[in-house]
Amino acid sequence: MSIRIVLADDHKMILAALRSMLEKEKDIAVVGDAADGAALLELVARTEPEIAVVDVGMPGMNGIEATQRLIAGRPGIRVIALSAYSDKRFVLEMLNAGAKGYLIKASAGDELPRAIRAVAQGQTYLCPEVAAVLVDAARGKSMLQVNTAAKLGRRELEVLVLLAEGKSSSVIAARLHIAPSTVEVHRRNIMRKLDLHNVAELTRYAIREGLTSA
Amino acid sequence: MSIRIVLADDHKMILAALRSMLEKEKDIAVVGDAADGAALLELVARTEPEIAVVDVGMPGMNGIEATQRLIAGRPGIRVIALSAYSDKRFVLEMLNAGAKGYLIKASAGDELPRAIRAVAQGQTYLCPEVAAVLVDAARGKSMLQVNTAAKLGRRELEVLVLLAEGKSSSVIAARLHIAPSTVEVHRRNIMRKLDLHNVAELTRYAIREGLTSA
DNA sequence: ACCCCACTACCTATATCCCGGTATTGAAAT
DNA sequence: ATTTCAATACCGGGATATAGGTAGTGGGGT
Repeated sequence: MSIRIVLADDHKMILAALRSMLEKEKDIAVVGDAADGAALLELVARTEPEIAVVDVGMPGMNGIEATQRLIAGRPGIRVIALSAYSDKRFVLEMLNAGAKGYLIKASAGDELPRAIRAVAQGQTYLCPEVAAVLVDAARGKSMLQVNTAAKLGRRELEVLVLLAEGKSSSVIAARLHIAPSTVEVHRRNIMRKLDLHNVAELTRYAIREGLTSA
Repeated sequence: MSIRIVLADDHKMILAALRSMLEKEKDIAVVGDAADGAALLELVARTEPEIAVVDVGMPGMNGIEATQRLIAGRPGIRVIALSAYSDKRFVLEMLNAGAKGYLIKASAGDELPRAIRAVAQGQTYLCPEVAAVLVDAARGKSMLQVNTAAKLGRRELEVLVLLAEGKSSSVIAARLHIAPSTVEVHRRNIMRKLDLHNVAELTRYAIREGLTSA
């Protein structure tokens, strides 16, 4: 039941070091390594790993392009980015390319195994420096929803979110421990206040306001 | 050399639970707690802690406003946000308010001490769920999946987009010059192929795939 | 040549949505 | 003190969505 991973980095010594470090972890199996993007694609096609640990700054096909192609060709695979620095553009592009984790090489030694386990479980793992970069990038991307909280009550907000998630009135009623008819009243009030007329518009509104993600 | 922290949460039981959990950590000293934002400000002024662990959803002055005031009045203090859910708006606003860490209450038990130590060292600590939210928020609108086109026919794609825009079957039928019953067949086939079961999920799918904007 | 599938169209049936009303309670605002 | 409104709950009814079946036509691929 070990996690099958592959490594990609243009520095052979780093590959060797990573491999020896990860071989101490019983639940992680390194099934191959590659020195550039093209070799990585071939390696992944052959070994079918769950996770690829990819250096961002490789010559030839870099980590970003390699990640895009990797995920396009094998949507199930999860990519952890490894980089020398937490450069903002690299971070954003790698994460947009679909990387689920991002570590810098200065991270503590036990962060890579921890990141691998977290990502294998479907979580997102960012090292502190990268988290700080993201926080910085997200600065100013809030503030848009004040009209929602102003117009809707707390309960109505809850109902709105659940409706936008595709739950039916009866399911929502069970979840909130209230009668289905009450859920429908909330729904109607929400629609009246926001001038929406069906679940699709309601869902789009919730996503637009950041109440739920797509 | 222990880290002096204060806790703020409107649920007394949670305060007690957090306190007893943190008192097991020798390098962390809980020097006070508060049940709302106003009490937190007074407490911080009196005890001068290094870190404040603040619940986002408190009555009266909520965690966001409390954090803003806290940092405005005492720039050295570091705030770790604690919240029931990883709601996108709360995350963005708390981090914009200056929080250095963000945990949800469903996090593993050892995450809070780890977050406290990381933040005490000037790092940023986000739990995986919040990291995922940030990644989502930072994602530019560049990606346009092709897997949709692979699974759906041309006509089905048109119907999907119109459904996601909130049009009813009959309206779509008129728009596409086909019978309403045909639209419904397309709708069912779309749902079957994509494993979706209502317009809300269908709308989210369309937005996620970039077929329409929120 | 054959089969698969997208597209077209219709029928039936149940569930859910959407809209209209009414009413009580408690909290907040004026 | 009065008003306003969120939150709770119910009734009725027409519209729509959801889910199943059948069936003909035309295009593309083995």
